[in-house]
Amino acid sequence: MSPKVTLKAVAVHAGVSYQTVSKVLNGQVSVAPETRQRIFDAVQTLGYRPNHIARNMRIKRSFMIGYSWVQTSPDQVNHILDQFLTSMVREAEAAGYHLLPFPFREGQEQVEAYRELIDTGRVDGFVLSSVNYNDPRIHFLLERGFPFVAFGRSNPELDFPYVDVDGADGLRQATEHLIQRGHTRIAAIAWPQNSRVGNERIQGYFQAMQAAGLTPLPAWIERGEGTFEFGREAVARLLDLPQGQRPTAAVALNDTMAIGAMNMVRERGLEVGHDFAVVGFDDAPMSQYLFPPLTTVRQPIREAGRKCVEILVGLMEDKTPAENQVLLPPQLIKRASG
Amino acid sequence: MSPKVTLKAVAVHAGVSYQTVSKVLNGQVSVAPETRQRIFDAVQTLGYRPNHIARNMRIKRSFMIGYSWVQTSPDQVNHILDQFLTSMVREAEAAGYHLLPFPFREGQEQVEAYRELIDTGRVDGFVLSSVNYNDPRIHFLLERGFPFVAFGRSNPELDFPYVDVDGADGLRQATEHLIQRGHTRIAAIAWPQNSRVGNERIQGYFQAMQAAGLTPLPAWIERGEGTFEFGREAVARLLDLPQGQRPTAAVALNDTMAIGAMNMVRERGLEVGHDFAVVGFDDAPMSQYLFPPLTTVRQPIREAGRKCVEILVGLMEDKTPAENQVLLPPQLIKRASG
DNA sequence: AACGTTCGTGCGAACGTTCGCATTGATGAT
DNA sequence: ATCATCAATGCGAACGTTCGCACGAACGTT
Repeated sequence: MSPKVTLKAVAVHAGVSYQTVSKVLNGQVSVAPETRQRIFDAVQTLGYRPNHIARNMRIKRSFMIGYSWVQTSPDQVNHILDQFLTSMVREAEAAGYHLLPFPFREGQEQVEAYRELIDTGRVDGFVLSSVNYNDPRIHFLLERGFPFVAFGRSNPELDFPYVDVDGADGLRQATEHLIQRGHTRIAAIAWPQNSRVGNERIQGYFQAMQAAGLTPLPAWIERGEGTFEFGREAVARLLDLPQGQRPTAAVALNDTMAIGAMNMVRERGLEVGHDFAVVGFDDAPMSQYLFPPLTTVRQPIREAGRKCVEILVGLMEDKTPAENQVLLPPQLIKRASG
Repeated sequence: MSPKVTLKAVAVHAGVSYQTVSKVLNGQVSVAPETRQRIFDAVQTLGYRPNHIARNMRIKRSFMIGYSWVQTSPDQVNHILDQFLTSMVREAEAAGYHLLPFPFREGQEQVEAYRELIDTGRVDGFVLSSVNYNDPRIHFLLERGFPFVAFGRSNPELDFPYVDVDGADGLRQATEHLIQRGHTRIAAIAWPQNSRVGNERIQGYFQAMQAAGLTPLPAWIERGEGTFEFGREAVARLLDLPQGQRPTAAVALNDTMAIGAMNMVRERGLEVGHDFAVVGFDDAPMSQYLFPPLTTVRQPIREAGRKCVEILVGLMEDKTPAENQVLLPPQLIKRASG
C-alpha cells in the first residue's frame, strides 16, 4: 500500500510548483527544456499517476459510459454480450473512457436508474440496448439532451443516434439463398407484431419473395415467442398443410426457433437440408456444430459495439459526428441445413 | 441539462450551512426536528443528488470493482459471462458499488493494467477470472495487499480469497451417473495437463472410477484443446480401440468437445445415448436442444458471481469475512445423451 | 533609453464533498 | 451565582486536480 504520489510530490522533486507540473504533463504550456526534463524524470522515478477521481472532479466529467442489458432467461443465453461488451470496452478505453454496467430495471424504475446516474455525475453518456417501440429511455434522454447512442432502432419518427444491424437485409439474403436453391414455397417463423426487430426482419423476407415473383401464403407466416418449442410447433403446422401448399423451406428469425424447426423436421422422419431446408438468424455459438450445421445470418456485433462507442464519444466531446445513424449489413453463413 | 444542484443550494434553501446538510443526510449528527424537516424538504423539492465523484474524492474511495475477462474466440462464446456479470452487477449495486470492466491483456501488460487502475484510484478491489497456475495477478495483488477475489483457484500453496465451482465433484457426478447406468468402460475427454481447471475436473473422474472398483485404461484418457474437432478425433480413436477395450461412454470436460463426440458417434453409425453415452460439462445454451439433448454439468454461476462480490465487499470494508474460500457444488443435468 | 511582446513559471481559486473542531445558547449540578 | 455539560449548528480545511491570471525576465523594436 504505497503512499499515493501526487502532483505536489512530483513538484517538490522537480523543484517547481505543482501547477506547473500539471500543465507540462497536459501539454498546456511550454517550459524550458531542462525544467521539462526534470519534471519527467521526477514523474518517472516517483511513479506518478494522476488521480482520476480528482481530475474528473475538477473537469466535471466522469469519462464513463453507462450500459445495461436485459437479463435473458437462464436457458436462452445472451451469446452476443461477450463480443459486444468486449468491443465497447476496447474502443472506450482507446478513447479514454470506461464502461459502467448497471442492472437493467423494468417499468417506472428504469428511467429512474438513468436519471440517477446522470444526476450523481457518474456517467457522461449511455449506450442503450434492447430498444423497442416507444422506449421511455429514448424520450427521457432526448428531452434532457444527454448524450446516448442506441444499439437498435425505435419509432421511425424519433430522430436520435443509433447503430443497428440491417435485419431486413439479413432475411433478404436468407430468403434469396433459399430461392436460389430452387425453393418456391418458403415459410417464415417470426416474432409477434409488437417486436420492432421482428417486423424489420420479416420485411426482408417479403421483399425477397416479391422480387422473385413469389406470393407467400398467410399460413406460411408463423408468429410466436421465439422459443425452441415454438419452432417445433410451427414446423409441425407447416408440414401438416395440404400437399400443394406445404412449404419446402423456412427462415426463422432466430437460431433457437430454427433449431426447434430442425428438431421437428427430423422427428417427422425428414432430412434437414434435403427434404426441408432451415435457415436461422444470429449464428448462435453451437449452430455450426449442429447436425446438420445451421445456415444462419451472422451479425457484425463487434463492429456495432465499436461504432456505438465511436459515435457516443463524438457526441460527448461535442464534435458532432459525421454519421450518427449507422446500419450495418449482416452476413449469411451458408452451411448444410438450407 | 439542469444546473447541478449541490449541497450549497440545498443549504440555502433550508437556511442552514451546507456542512450541516451533509451531516444530516449522512446521519452523522442529530439536529432539531424542524431543521431536519426543512433540510429533507429542500432535498426533495430541489431534487438533490450527491455528486458521487466529489464524495469519492473526499473519501478516497472509488466504490468500483475492476473486472476483466478473456476474450473468447468468436466461435467459442463465453456463455457464462451474461449470468456472471449480471449477478455481480446486481450484488455490487446492492452494496453501493459498481463494476469497472477493462480489456483483458496478455503477458507483461496484464499486471500493468491492474497496477494502473489501482494507482489512478479508479478501483477499490478486483474480481479475477480465468486464473491458472502461477497467475501473476495474484502474486501482484497479494504483494500490494490490494483487495481481490478470484473466481477459480490457483496454486494450492497460495492463500487468497476465491470462489470456485467444484469441478471434481461435477465430474464425479457425471461419472457416477454413467456407472449407475451400467457403463464400466468410460473414457474421459480432457484438457492438457497445464490446465488447473482441467486437472481438477479429471480428478473427479478418477475418484468415481476408483470408488466403483474400475481401472481406467491410459487409452481412455484423451487430452486436447477443448474444441469440437478434438472431441470428434478423440471419439474416433476411442471407437477404434480393440473390442474389449473400447469404451461405451465418455465424459467430456466441456460441452463443445461433448458435441464433437456426439457428432462422431453418429458419423460412425451409432446412436448417441444408446450405443455410446456422452456427458458434457457447462450446460451450454443449446445443449438442451441437441439431438439427443446433452446430459451435462451445470455450474452455479449466479451464486458464484454473488459470492465473489460479497466476499470482496467484505475485504474492501475490512471487516474480514467469515469464509473467504468458497467451493460451490455443480449440478448434473440428466438428459438423453447419457 | 523607454517600450511592448513573448516566454517561463507561480499563485490563488475552484470543483462538491466530508470531517474535526469551535461556537453558541440552554440546561442542570454544585 | 458559577461552572461544567450538552445539544445544535457553523466554520475552516482538506482531498488532488485544472485553469485563469499575474508576474518577472529576456528580448526586439522604436
